[in-house]
Amino acid sequence: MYQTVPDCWIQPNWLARSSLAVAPDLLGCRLVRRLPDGNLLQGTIVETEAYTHGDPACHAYRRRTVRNSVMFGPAGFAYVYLIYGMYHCLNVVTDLDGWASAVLLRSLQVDWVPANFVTKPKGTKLQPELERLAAGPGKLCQLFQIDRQFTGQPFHPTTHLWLEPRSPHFQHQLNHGQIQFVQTTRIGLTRGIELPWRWYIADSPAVSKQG
DNA sequence: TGAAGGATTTGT
DNA sequence: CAAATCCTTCAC
Repeated sequence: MYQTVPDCWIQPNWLARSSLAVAPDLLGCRLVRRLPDGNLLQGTIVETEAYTHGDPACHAYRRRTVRNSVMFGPAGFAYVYLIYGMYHCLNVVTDLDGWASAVLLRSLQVDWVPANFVTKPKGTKLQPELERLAAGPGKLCQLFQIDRQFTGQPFHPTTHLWLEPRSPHFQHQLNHGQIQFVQTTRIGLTRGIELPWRWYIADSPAVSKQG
């Protein structure tokens, strides 16, 4: 794909809005990762969740701590946490400086991976596997090799992790009703379960469970 | 200093 | 439905 530098990437000011607005707006955008070996990995964002100030499910709900402090800062930075001692989850910090909020990237649709990147059993097709490769926040970080070291890093080509806007084709299809978004409740929570702050692209095979 | 629990995933 | 697994937070 890219041999050099991308033309365009999402800037902090675009993310400096309510996470409830940014979460659906990120659907259709692309997450791009330059791996340590130079390979480029990218996927279309198909599922997001918003977390914000006053939200009992938000990691920043109680107080500012060492772990959640990046969420209190300005938009455009990554917040990555370890969940259940074994998986990482990637968030995009949103909203204004001082207002703790973020968008969890739950699932990507990956269309392509570097050759020999995925070990697949003999006789199976790569395509169906690809669709589920980043279907879930833990799997997404596993595939993209993202861990807590990215916390506090800006989404920018120089950090080897960045966001790109929707393609004109995607926006056109969305405008014409050929792509639809679903808004519903978030997954896996014990608090704030009633808040409809999860969005996903209807009929996307890459959406995590319950899609 | 210790214990409880979690924005997950996978397999039984 | 339960296990894997470890970091964070809060209570004592």
